[in-house]
Amino acid sequence: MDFYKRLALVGGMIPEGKVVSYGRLALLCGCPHNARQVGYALKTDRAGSFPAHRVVNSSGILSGAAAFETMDVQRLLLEKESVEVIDRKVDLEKYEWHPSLEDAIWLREQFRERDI
DNA sequence: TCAGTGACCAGAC
DNA sequence: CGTCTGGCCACTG
Repeated sequence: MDFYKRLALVGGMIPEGKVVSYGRLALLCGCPHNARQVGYALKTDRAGSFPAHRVVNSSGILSGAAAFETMDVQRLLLEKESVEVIDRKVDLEKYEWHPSLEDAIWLREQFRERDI
């Protein structure tokens, strides 16, 4: 299974009220150095439907830029899920998603498949 | 084939 | 806090 399909799969299991960093997503997809490709994938909509507002950088800072229609959309979406956004940033200690062992095992099985 | 480009990252100031 | 650097790598023209 290629990187973007993996990404779609992993993104689909980010729970409400949690966030992940680009780098961690890449890691969870089995491609530790592909953090930039995660951003690229979201920008170009290669990962299918994806809760892009739950993705922040490794410092917890919201992507800003032209990520969403207006600068505040990501913050509003997160706050709607009860994620505190303080000064354009979230507390990763509090809100970063760490997949359960079962999740990790399930993902590994899915990755083994050639197609989906 | 090749240089330029990122919704990134870690580390150094 | 902020800015810069080198590293990273798929994609694009």
